[in-house]
Amino acid sequence: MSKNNASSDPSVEALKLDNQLCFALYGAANRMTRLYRPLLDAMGLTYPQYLVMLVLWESSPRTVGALGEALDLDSSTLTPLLKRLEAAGLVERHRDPEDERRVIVDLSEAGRALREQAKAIPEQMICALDLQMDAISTLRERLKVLAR
Amino acid sequence: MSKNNASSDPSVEALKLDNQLCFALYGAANRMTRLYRPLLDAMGLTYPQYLVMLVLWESSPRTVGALGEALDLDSSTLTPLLKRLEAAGLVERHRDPEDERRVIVDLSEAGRALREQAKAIPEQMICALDLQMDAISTLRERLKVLAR
DNA sequence: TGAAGTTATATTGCGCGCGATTAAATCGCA
DNA sequence: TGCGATTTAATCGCGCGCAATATAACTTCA
Repeated sequence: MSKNNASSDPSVEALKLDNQLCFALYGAANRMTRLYRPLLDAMGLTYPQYLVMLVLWESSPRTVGALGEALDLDSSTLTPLLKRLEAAGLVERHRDPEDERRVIVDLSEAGRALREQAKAIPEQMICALDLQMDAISTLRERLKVLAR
Repeated sequence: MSKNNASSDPSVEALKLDNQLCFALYGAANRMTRLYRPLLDAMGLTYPQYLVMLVLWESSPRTVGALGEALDLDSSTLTPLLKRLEAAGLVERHRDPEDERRVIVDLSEAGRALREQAKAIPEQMICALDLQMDAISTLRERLKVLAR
């Protein structure tokens, strides 16, 4: 009875949404941003902006290029996002005097201060996900392999 | 030596990008769409459009609402996407005469034909991912739980 | 030195996602 | 019947992602 809903043609079966890793990933990622939204709204951040702040909280200043490397995003995504963070007073941007091609992004005082508020987020998310920590870690590590 | 890079403050540790399931998911999902892009370009589809076509190939016609339920998307995303698919000649849209609130989306002949071309995609992706089928299935099922 | 090649960021255009709102059709029920 | 509530799509605005392109700064090397 294991072939209850299985077509005899494997290429037909493979096209079913339910069998697609890509859709599971797509759906899970969309859900995740929706789950974060209420928490991030309270901090005035979007989800990608939050990821940028995570990188900067870990180590700053960084160049736009270094941020892009960490997040696997390019300048066409980051430049406007960073301008919005700058307009919000969370980061400062200036050309590197050593090499005027580079733009150095640093946290402002407000940006640094926001970290205290952010510290509560991971725990709230872990609760919201309702998964064991080891399940989360396992999934995370497998996804990293996928994003290699 | 297990605490090599560990801060003594767990809330600091939890904020590191590398420890975030959300970022692993975000990165993996972005990578996935980039991996699909060259294959889908050849078919004239974007990644979300491909997902819509997967749903329709499985069962059509469907209402906009039913598509949204299957994909966890709402009409503000689907309506413009479906109009583009219609403009590309892959689907037809018309109001349900039974209930004029509903819009019924059906495959055109070209849309149905495109399925033959799509049949090659899952295998190509599995190769590109370079993962065992059981690893893919396991990951997929765990992501579905996350997107519950 | 200076012209060609390379690197770093910015700009443009397009297609999502989604919150908020609107508009129209249908339903429920007094 | 008729009117308020509900359902279904569509519309609008904004912020990504990213391909393609542009621009400016640096490097190389003849």
